[in-house]
Amino acid sequence: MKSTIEEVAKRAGVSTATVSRALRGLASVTPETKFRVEQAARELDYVISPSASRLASGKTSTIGVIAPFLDRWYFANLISGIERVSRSAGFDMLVYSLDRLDERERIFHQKLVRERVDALLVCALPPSQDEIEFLQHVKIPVALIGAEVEGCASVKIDDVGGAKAATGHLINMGHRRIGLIAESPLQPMSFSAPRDRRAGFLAAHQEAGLEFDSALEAFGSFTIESGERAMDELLAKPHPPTAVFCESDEMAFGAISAIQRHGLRTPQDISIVGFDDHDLAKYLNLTTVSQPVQVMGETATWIILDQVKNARTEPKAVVMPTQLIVRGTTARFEGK
Amino acid sequence: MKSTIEEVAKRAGVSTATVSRALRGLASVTPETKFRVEQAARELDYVISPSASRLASGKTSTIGVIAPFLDRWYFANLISGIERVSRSAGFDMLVYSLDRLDERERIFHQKLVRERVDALLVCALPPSQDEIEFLQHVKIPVALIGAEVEGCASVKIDDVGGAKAATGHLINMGHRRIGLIAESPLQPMSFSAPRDRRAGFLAAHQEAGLEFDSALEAFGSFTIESGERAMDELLAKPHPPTAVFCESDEMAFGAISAIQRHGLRTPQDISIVGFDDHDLAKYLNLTTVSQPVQVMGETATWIILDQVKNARTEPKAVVMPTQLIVRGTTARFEGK
DNA sequence: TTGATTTCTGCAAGCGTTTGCCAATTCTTA
DNA sequence: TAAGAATTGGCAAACGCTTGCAGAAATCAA
Repeated sequence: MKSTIEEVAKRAGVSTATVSRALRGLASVTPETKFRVEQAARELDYVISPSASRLASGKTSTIGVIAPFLDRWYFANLISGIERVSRSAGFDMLVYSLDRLDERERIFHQKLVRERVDALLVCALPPSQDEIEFLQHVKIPVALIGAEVEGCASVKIDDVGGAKAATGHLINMGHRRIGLIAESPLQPMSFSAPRDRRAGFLAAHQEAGLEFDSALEAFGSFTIESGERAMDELLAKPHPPTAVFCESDEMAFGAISAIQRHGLRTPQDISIVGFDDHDLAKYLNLTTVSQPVQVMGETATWIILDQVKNARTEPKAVVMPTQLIVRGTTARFEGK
Repeated sequence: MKSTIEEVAKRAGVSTATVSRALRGLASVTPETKFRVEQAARELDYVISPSASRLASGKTSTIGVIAPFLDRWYFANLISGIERVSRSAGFDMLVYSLDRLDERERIFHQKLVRERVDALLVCALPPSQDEIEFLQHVKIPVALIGAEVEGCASVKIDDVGGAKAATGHLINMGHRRIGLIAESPLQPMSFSAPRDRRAGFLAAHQEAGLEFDSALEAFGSFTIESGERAMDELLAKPHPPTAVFCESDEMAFGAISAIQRHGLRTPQDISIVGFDDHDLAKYLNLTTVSQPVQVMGETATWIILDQVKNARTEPKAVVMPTQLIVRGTTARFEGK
């Protein structure tokens, strides 16, 4: 039932070495021989044993993906993109989710990654300097998505620019008291996006000669619920904002929900802009900043695969474009 | 740098066989010996080579997941649940996405799955009889999620019951002309949910002594866009429905969007009920039928893992509960 | 025609574990 | 105290492939 390379060799009348080479399309095998081998393999319904091949070659043809959540829109899209290209390149994709920090140590240092993958894609979690060094030490190339670290391949967007554009849009619409729903600074496993988006928000103010009233900042954790609570806070202020920039669409959804609950309307009473262009943003008519998430996953995979193949290519750091998408949750400020 | 079992054995002053047994916690190793081995392993920063171990043992400690999409809410949640328990059981999770049918053949029959995984979790894609047989033939246990097939482990919900409850709710609210947004029967890779949900919809009518006007059925493909188009169709009918049951929340979102675009309101003009309890359903105030997606993923994984370990346990077919969640998109029909 | 290349193929030594079988040791029991 | 039972641990044969090396065959140049 389960045939080995040896049986194929016997049937094709060649050695196992030749079978191995023929089946992998290596040069130095006569087309004729190759054909015989392929036929024998077909007849025996032969399928190579990856374990044996991995053991012998030291290559796993597997790419590992690490993400903090698997069920959130952003990560699911990333993974979808990664899977598409790794499959097309004949690589398997192993996925690990990292919620708690102790798991993190476990995955990086211990068995999980070592000897299991040829390359690692780390999503939205900048590894520490230690971790990077460790990975270089064990010679497994890493690419970061949504983060950037010296000496590491990475794919990210211009978060600062995106946030600046979004905030600028609000300012252009006449808003002066603009709120910010940002990731809680208490978040332990911080990645750069929140920091950068906040910086962009501030930069837009500065450029417009506006002072940001820090009372207008509320914190969430990139979820709908937290966005809703943050908006509640903002609405409870004595002098609430006329527009709010949310660091993610999910938080924006929550914010809109809170606004409605308070009997107010978007955008007539408060304008909202999000960030991400979540699948549903369009249907909720949310003004937001879009980023090509799936393409980022694909790109990162190409890059890392290239590094796996051509050992010594310089790690690229690519920055993908974002685009402000003006929809229905932002309006000109008509008040005084 | 990279140490082998042999070095550990030497350092601990035992044979490799003992190291292997000690590290895996097999009986027949003195606590004392075990301790020495563990210490040696620690000192050498030893990590086992999965390829070697797989080759020798014939077990991969890996579970394969096959899903048609990775970026949709349902599958992302399933995967999240699957990953959680497989990781906790020390299994790796390999994910494959299947868009086109030719890929499917490739994955089932060819190299992809064979020799790579100890078990397979197939999401929302009932394998054909051939495929099932093939998998039994190569002795890899399969569990289906969201589908059910004779002789195969499976985890699903009572789609018929859920749809019946949802439709019943509409009927109880006085609706008589109820529309249905269903999966297109042209869909090639059909799974049972659409069929069952449609059956439940019909059953509710029957039970209430209502005749379903087939003109009120429109088709989509479980996406927002398609739901929107389907609703457009329904609204264009000479005598449109006063309420609509959508086979998925995504289609319901699209439907609501279409309704709004037509200048109508939900639920005042048309009631909508969805199915799934998507993350955003709550925030869109959508009446829907909830299913425990992550838990289904977890459960299926436990089941399949159990089968991997205790070779001959009967494949279980479990049906999980659904729950009608009445929110704001359904209202009593006040017209005549 | 012949020696030098080049191309194709086979040999066999790994790759790093696991595990069946057996020997040695320790523990029981009478 | 001796014999049998139960524990521990080692030997060495797999597991199924890849690949460096070298020999054989084919091609080429002169």
